Amino acid sequence: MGSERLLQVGDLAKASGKTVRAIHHYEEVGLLRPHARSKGRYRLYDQAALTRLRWIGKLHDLGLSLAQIQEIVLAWESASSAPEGMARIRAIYQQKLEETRAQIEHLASLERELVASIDYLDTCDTCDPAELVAACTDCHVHDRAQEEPELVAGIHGGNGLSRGGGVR
Amino acid sequence: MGSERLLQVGDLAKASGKTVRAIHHYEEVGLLRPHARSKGRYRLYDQAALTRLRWIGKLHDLGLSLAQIQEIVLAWESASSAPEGMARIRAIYQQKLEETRAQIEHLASLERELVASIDYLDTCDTCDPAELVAACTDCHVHDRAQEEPELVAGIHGGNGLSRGGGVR
DNA sequence: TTGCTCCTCACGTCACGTGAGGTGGC
DNA sequence: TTGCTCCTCACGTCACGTGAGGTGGC
Repeated sequence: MGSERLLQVGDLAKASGKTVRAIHHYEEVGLLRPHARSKGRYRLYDQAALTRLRWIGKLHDLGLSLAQIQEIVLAWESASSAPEGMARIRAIYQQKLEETRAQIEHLASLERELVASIDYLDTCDTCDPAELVAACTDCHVHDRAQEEPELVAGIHGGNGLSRGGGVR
Repeated sequence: MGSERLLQVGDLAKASGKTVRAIHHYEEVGLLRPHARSKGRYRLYDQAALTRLRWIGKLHDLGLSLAQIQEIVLAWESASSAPEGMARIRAIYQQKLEETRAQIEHLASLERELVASIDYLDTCDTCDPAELVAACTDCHVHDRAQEEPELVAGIHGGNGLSRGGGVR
C-alpha cells in the first residue's frame, strides 16, 4: 500500500512511451507533477503519474492541444460536485467522439484514394520504359474515361521545380 | 485553352480552403510557385496550382511533412523514365496506405474508449449531487467489477493542481 | 574513479499565425 | 480619394528536440 515503488523520469518515459523531454514539458505546462524529489533533486513518480501520462497521450492522439487538456483538468477541479464534474467531462468526450468519427471518415476517404491511385499507377508498367516523366502530362496509356486521381494529378500538376527545359 | 483565368492568392485560398499565409509558406519551401506576377507584383495562379494545393493538403492530412512532400516531388522529377517515376510514387503510396490503415485502427480504438467512457460516466448521474469531486477516487457508485476506463482514471489520476486542501 | 541518469538553461524546429508598415488595382 | 487586396519583413506559437555544462547515486 504505502510501499509503492517510485519511478525516476527515465523509468516513467520507458513505461509510457514518452520522452523525458515530453514529461518535463507536461510539467512545465502544469499537466503532471512528480510525487516527490530525491535528495539529488531527481523527480520521483508514483503509479498515478503513469495513468495520467497515458491519459494525456490518448487525448493528444485524439487531437486535443495540451492547453485543451489543461482546460479539462480545470473543468473537473472547479466542478462544485462530482456528478457535475463528470457531466462536464462527458460533454467534452461526446463532442470529441463526433469529431473523431469525422476524422476516421476523412482518413478512410483518403485511404480509398490511395487504393485507387495505386491501382491507377499499376497500369503504368505497360508504359514504354523509354518515356520521360514530362510525357505524363499527355499520357496515352490511360484513356480519357479513366479519370486521373487527384493524388496522381498533383505530382505533375504544379509548376514544380522544372528548370525551364523540357524534352528538347 | 490559352484563355485560362488566372487567380489571385486570395481566390486560390478560398478555392483550396488554405490560408494566404499557408500558400506563401508552400512557396517559401519550394512546393508551389505562381504562374506569373502582375505589374503590381501580385501572385497569379493557374488551375494547376489548385490541383497542386489539393494534393499537398491530402498528403499533409495523411501525415506527411512538407519536407517529405518535397521529397516525393524530387523523386518524381529525378526519375530517369516515366514508369520508374510512377513506380517510386507507387511505393511511397503503398507505404502510406499501411500507415493510414494503422492510424485509422488507432483512432477506432480510441473511439471505442470514448464510447465506453461516456457509457461509464452515464451512471454517474445516480451519484449523490452533494458529493465532491475528491470523493471520486473512492467511488461507491461503480462496483469493482466495472473497471474504470483509462480516459476517466486519468482525470483524477494525476497529482493535479490540488492546492493542498481537501474536503476539510 | 568511472559510468549512467539526472538536472537546468536555452536555442532550434516545423507549419504556419499574426501584426507592422507600405504599395497598388488580375 | 476610399477601400480592398496584395506585398515583404519579422516576431510569435505549439510541442517538443537537441545540445551545453554541471551535479549526483530512487
